[in-house]
This record gives sequence, structure tokens and C-alpha cells, in this order.
Amino acid sequence: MTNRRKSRTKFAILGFLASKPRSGYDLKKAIEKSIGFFWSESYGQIYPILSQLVKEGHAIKLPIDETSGRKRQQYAITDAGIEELKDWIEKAAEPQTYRNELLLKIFFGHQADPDASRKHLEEFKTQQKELNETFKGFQSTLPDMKDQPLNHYVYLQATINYGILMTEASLKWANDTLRMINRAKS
Amino acid sequence: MTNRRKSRTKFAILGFLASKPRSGYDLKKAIEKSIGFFWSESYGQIYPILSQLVKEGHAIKLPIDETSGRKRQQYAITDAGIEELKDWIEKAAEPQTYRNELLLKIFFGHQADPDASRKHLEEFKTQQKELNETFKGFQSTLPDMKDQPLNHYVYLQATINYGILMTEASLKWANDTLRMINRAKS
DNA sequence: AGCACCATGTAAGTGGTTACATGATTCC
DNA sequence: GGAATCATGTAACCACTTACATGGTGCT
Repeated sequence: MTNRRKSRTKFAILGFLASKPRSGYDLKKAIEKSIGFFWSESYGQIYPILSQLVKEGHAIKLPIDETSGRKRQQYAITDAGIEELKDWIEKAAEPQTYRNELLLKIFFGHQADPDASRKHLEEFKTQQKELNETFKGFQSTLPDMKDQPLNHYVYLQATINYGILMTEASLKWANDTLRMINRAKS
Repeated sequence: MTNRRKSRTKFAILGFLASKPRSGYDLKKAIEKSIGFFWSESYGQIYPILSQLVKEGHAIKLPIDETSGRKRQQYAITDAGIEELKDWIEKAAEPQTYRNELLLKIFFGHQADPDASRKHLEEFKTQQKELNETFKGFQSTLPDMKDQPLNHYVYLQATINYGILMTEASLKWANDTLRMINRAKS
């Protein structure tokens, strides 16, 4: 037992609890909205792991606010939880097995009609264009950062920038590839 | 049961069997060597699925060559298998849940020492540089393609090109992000 | 002889999604 | 009243990795 797989769901949750207390439902929404383009979690992971965090002492259940309409079980991070989160952030990211189904279809593209590849690439382009616009919209809402001390916004900006650069490179690739396929056909 | 998950391992295997008969061992090596940067399979998937392909009539076991030293069970694709592969290639790729641990750590970077983020980014840069050089080396071994009919090389070139563009965009991002972190600290 | 690697498989376990169950609340 | 959504949870299932078992082959 040297290199067992490890779930990072726990740290995604701790990271969000670090900014403020949240319920399982809140966590799901927050993850979708802010880091949905590079991370996702399902309720089937979130709720059991929240219980586990409480057992481990990395989070606590807050008393339910009976005055408000909707009743939600909020969780707050503990000092031990913050330590746990920090330790994880500072450790190197473990190599991940990335899988790209579109690329696999393109790699085997010569086995089928080139129109299939063309269609996939066109669809991919519209997806990436939309994503790119979303990121740019996001970015424009961020406050101006020069002369600001090191803070949350730098890292937020960095992740958005990743999305912008990757979608742009993807678009360039899709266009290049379409051109190559068309040239080869003629 | 509307949207059940589907394994694509089957199609990765069929795709490789389409070019020539191979054994489970061969398949593992071929996948690692050629599409390892965007796809991976383990023996624990490959061997059971090869049996399944035979049962389904998408592949057949070839007689073992007793004359050669190493004894390997080779598998060949059938006509039905080729059809199955084509059908999959032509269908749109299903949306995948992509997870990026480095980005998650950067997103939560403000919770820890900025040196941690710097270290991750520097390590990421060396990884991406190495990958980029590998792809460029690969590319230089491909034959010249102008005036060539539509063939396998176009698609091979496309996947390599994807690697080149993505690693270059990644390097730009890492440099931009490092600059942003450094500027924020001063 | 002994080691590295070739080669095929399987059992156990993990991380994760999906589908379902349940009930409350808000809004029309 | 009824639909949509809020909200929490769980059971079943799936895809996949890891670790292990087993034996053959090639090389020094």
C-alpha cells in the first residue's frame, strides 16, 4: 500500500468553508458557479464528507437558524480544518490522469468520415467561444488590482485567466485542425 | 435510467486494434506511448474488456504463434467491431467532468503562503516545458504532409499540435500568474 | 543461477455519479 | 392548490486503479 488514491473533495469543501460557513446545498452551488469549469462535486460526495469532516474535527455543525424561512444545516471550518487545508495547498499536486474524449475521436478520425471530425471541431469551437466569453465577462467584474496587497483576487484572477488562455488556445487549435483536414481533402 | 455513464475504454482498444492485431500488453504500451498525454488505461480494464469484445463479436482471438519465443494472445478487430468504432467516432463526445488539482490549489492560494503557489507554478513550468519538447520532437519525426491525401497523419499531427498549443498556453499562464503574485507581494 | 522484464489475469477497494426518497418552502 | 425549487440524504451502481498472483523468457 504505497500510493493509494486520495479524494480531494474534502479540500474543495474545506476551501469554501474557509471563507464562510455554508450548507451542503450552498457548497454545491458555490462550486458550480465559481470553479465549475475545472472542478465538480455531487451531493453524493458532499453530504457524507461533511459528516466525516465533523467526525475528524475539521468542521463543526452550526445551530440551525429557526427564524429564517428555509432551514439549512450550516457548517463552519475549525482551526484544525484550516491547518489541514493549508497542508494540502502547500503539498505538490499529485499527477492526474486526464482524459479527453474529443481528442481520442480526432486521433482515430481517419477511421471514419472526415465530416465527423469537422462536426466535432465546429461544435467544440462554439463551446469554447461561449466559455471564453463567460470568463471575459467574469474578469470584467473584478476590481482593479494594481497597488493592491496580495489577496484573494490575485488567485481568482489567475484561475479566470487560465480559462481565457486555454479557451483561446483551443480555438486556435480547432481552426488549425479544420484547415488541415480541409487541405488534405482537396 | 436516462443518462448512465459509459466507459470509453472499449473504443480506445478498438481504435488501436483497427490498425493491427495486438495483445493486451501491446495495447497498454501503445496507449502509453502514443496517446498517454491525454488518455490512459490499466491492465485491470484492458484484459476484461478484451474478453468482453470477443463475447460481443467486436474482436476475435488470434491463434498463438508457437514458433516465436514470447507467447502472446493477440486480438483482431472484426467488421462488427469496425462499425462499432465508427459509430462511436461519429457520435458527439459527451461532456466530461474535468478536474484540475493545481488550479484548485491556486484558487485557494490566498489561504496559504504565496511561496507555495510560486513553487507549484515553477514545478508546473518545468513539466510543461518537458512535455512541449517531447511533442516538438514527435512532430519533427512526422513526414512532410503537403500534397498528401487525407490520411492518418493529419489526425496524428492534430493531436500533437494540441499538446504543443496547450503546453505553450500553460507556460504563458504560469509566467503571467507568477508575475501577478510577485507584483502583489511588493 | 538469478534477475529483469514479458505477459495475462483477478480481487479488492476507491472515488465518484446517478437515481431515488422525503419533506419543506416559496411563488403564482 | 399546485408547481418549482430548496434542502438533505442514501443506496446502488459504475469506471477505474492498485496490488497481487502466476508463470514464462532473455540475458549475463
